[in-house]
Amino acid sequence: MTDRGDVTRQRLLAATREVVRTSGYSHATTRAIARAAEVTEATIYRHFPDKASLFLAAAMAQHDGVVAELSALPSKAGQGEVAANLAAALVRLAELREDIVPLELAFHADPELAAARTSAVSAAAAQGAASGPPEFLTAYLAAEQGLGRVRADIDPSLAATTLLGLLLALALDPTRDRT
Amino acid sequence: MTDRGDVTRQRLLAATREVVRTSGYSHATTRAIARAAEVTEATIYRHFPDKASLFLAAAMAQHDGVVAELSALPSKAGQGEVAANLAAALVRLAELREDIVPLELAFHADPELAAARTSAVSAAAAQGAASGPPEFLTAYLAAEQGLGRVRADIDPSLAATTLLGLLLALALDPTRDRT
Amino acid sequence: MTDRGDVTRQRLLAATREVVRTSGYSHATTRAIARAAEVTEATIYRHFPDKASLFLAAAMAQHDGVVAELSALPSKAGQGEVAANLAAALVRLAELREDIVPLELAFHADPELAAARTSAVSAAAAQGAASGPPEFLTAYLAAEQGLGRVRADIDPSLAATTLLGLLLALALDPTRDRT
Amino acid sequence: MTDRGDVTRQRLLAATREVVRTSGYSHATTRAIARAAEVTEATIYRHFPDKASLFLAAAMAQHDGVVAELSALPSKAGQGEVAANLAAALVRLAELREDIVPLELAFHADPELAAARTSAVSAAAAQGAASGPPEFLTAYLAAEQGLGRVRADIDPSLAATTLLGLLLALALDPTRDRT
DNA sequence: TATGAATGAGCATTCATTCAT
DNA sequence: GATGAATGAATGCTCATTCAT
Repeated sequence: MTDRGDVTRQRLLAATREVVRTSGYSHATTRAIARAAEVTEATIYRHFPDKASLFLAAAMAQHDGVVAELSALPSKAGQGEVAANLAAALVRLAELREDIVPLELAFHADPELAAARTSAVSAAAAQGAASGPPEFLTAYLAAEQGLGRVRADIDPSLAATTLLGLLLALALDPTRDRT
Repeated sequence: MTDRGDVTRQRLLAATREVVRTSGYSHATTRAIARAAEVTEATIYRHFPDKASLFLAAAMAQHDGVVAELSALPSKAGQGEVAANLAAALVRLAELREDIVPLELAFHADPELAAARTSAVSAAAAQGAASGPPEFLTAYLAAEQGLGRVRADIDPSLAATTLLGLLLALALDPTRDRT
Repeated sequence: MTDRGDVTRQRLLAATREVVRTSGYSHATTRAIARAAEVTEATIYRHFPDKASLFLAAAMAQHDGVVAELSALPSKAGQGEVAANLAAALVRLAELREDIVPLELAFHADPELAAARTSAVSAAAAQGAASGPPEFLTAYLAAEQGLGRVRADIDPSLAATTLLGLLLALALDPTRDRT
Repeated sequence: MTDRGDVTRQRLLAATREVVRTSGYSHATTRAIARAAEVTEATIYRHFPDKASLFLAAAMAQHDGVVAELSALPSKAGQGEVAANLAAALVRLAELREDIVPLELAFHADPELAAARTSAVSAAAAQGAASGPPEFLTAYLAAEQGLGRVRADIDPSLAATTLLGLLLALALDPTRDRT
């Protein structure tokens, strides 16, 4: 991959996120994405074998960004206040969610995408860790619990899922939809 | 509407739910829905002006079922145990969700559907009620709070959203995806 | 199949033959065929599941025409002169060949077409006869041989193939190509 | 032409023949040919101005091989037995045909190729010889006829065409197709 | 000499929708 | 009330070809 090729690839990933976010998955055609990236459709297929792979790569890139943001969280256990740490993480997550959720939903609207992700995820899981927001949040809560700063009768994993679910519910609330 | 026409209409609604649930929104074409309902595509347009209206009607019908289930909840305040009442409601909701979520997501994948719903919802709101799960849950929690059976420092609306968000998070968890 | 539908189907078959004959298989796109039949491309797919099926049907129809011409040949054994009978049959065949050969070659240029034909032919063969020019010619020669009007030391099948091969060689001769 | 360039050119010609023979003309794309030759598509255009020229060159090379095999035939007149000489030539030709026929048919499937050949052939004819199998076979038969070893009432040219047509008919027989 | 990147035009196929019957 | 036929516009993807490096 030359420099030029790499730039184009990044542009395609960004264009995919942008089109899905602003127009919805049903309008996220290869045509629209190519136009947003200011390349021709054929260029997409020089960088990705098919549309599912493009979406998968775009979702992965997003995921990596979130992971980078959250991976520091568990090490903050014992510092500052628990509520403030959680709030900061969730606010940051909420900001990122605006980009993530539409892409995330695309995988639920299209079985082809879901299948591509499933096989990619299981391939990654076979090789190593593959941790996401729930895991980091769970780890942080468990660490704080060990320090006595979080109630002992709480299940860290369930609490993490609940917090993330709240975020999701807010993101999907149709009354605040901006089409 | 004659009997026959009404039956066909119900079959189309059921077929829409079924196709979306089993194949995802991207595969929920008019052709697939017509086939599932064992009619021709043209028949869809005798009952609904366009595809968005069909989906809207299917979602509304689902919604009505859920509302019927939940509308009794607020009146149960003071009876039995709070935790048991909530658990029963959420379990029932979780069962219905399996049918609802895919259809719900369709509205997030397609701006045309979202627009149709927005205008339908605002039209209904102008006329009167139009309450959904969050409202019933909030009403129930507020009632129990009034009876002193729920902690006073809880925001009933936020608590309701959190509970429903947890349900959503579980429904969307990709690790439990069955394609 | 209504009348109108049947007419369209015949028009598509004729258009397929025409386009292949005049423009070659590489230019015989669904676009070109639809245009020649004065319908839209989508109409093709209302009548045939895919392009290969359209070509198969077009070839079959041609084949049936040839068979109709030749099936009478074996019963002419003993009448008129052998050479005249053969000449008449071959001349008639040569005329038809102009339409058949280009379509025939399409099956050799495209493995998908070849596969479709192979399975169709084997399905037909399983059900009944499915005889073509070589068989009729062989039958005629064998009958004349039985009457002593054709030399006994000739293999009718090989002779039939030779005659048809001559026709093919003339049809494919590049020096008489008219693009 | 350096050594390296010449090797690449030969590889491209061989790859063209191979791809056409094994996958059919419709699959003989520049991409497939480049892959088979283990070069990139752009390399094709360093050696040939366009795809038609590549195919033309591949066909010519084949043709030259056949000519080399057959050019000795006329000089064998009077030696050995006529039937044996013909049989040997035809058997050899049949072996080569397996490579030639698919390429030959490509010219009939694509008017662009046919046009390129027509102009190349007429250019060659203007300069001098350009003889093929039919001519050599005709010359041989005529020579044997002159020696009294072939019946006088036979038209050597027609006989040659017939023999070659038989070969063609056998090569194209769909019942012996191996896709 | 050869390549990786890019492209414009085109491909087979499918979409939601309309209309005569 | 329902259908079979038809369509215009799009969809994901591939083609032969060009060009900077």
